[in-house]
Amino acid sequence: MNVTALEEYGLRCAVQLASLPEGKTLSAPDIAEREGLSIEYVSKFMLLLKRAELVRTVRGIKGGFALSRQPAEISLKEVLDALNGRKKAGSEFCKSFTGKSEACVRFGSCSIRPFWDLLSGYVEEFTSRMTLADLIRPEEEIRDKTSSIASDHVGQMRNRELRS
Amino acid sequence: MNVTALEEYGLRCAVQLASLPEGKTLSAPDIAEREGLSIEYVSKFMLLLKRAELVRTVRGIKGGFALSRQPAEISLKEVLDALNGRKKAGSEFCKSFTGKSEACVRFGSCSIRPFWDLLSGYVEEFTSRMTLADLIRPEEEIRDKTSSIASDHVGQMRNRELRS
DNA sequence: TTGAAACAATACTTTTTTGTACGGATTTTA
DNA sequence: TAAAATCCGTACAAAAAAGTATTGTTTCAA
Repeated sequence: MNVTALEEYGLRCAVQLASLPEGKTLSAPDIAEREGLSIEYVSKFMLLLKRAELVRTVRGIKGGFALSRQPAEISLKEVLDALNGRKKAGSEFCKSFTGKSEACVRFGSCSIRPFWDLLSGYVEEFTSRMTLADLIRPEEEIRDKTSSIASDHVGQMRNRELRS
Repeated sequence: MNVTALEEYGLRCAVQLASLPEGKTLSAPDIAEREGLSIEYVSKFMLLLKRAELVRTVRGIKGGFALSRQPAEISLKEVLDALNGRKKAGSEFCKSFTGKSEACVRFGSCSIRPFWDLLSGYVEEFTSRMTLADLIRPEEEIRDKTSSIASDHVGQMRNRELRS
């Protein structure tokens, strides 16, 4: 379980836009300069973010990129999904199975699937509730928010237990 | 953030061994058969698990693999780490930076690093406290344990807040 | 003692990911 | 209107991951 390059660098570029004054844009060369990446590589991320409609663009000289919504209205999950192109996480593996068998071997009782599901469920919730606005605040301020997310997650799991 | 093939399939093979009666071994062909994977591929996983000393082997005809410890004494983190060969997670990215800059551009205030750190911290805790024994129990029984892990995690984060 | 079945290890092929290059379209500005 | 700077898009190259093949070593059992 690891972070892809697209996720890492794409998110950084998005954060650059988030820290921009309202109405301003930032060009690919500018972003590349600030993040120490190549212009071409940055352009690749931005195209993905644009296609996901998270970013708007201004063409021509003096053009550039800006977020299409307020930083606080864009979850990190949206950004990461845009960059990842919908990746198989957790139990999605069961479908994209590489083995010879027609489907996953474990039908009745599979405890690996729910394990990945629970883990990726937490990750999804975490990234859904964190926004770009959270990432342009000083480091210390993040902990409060993450703490409350984890706390809620426990509550939800307890509810699920009761229902089942 | 996604699960690698080695993690997924390697873990499945480990679970096969975990569900084995004490003292028994399972051969690579057997495991391959049960999981619908090629024998060669299974051998690759098992070699990694053996090198991490999570698995002991018996050579020769009638040989095979078995866990070197009790399933309850082997955390999923150990298994996943053995399969992953120590992967850069979260803020490790700062070191293995691909950009032109000598180091990560963000020195003073970086809120992306602590974001990944918090997320991967939870993942680590989750996988550290789940064991192979947990994965050979029926699906439903897992929730109790995961719930308490998440609960503890919140507690730890709150403590960290207090200390800082 | 010899053959079969298993682990051990490495090398190889294929696929995916990562990162670059380049030609075309758009808009500003001189 | 023409040059310059930008976005747009695809094609390409390099590296890593995924998966296969092969050869060697060990052990059991006939």
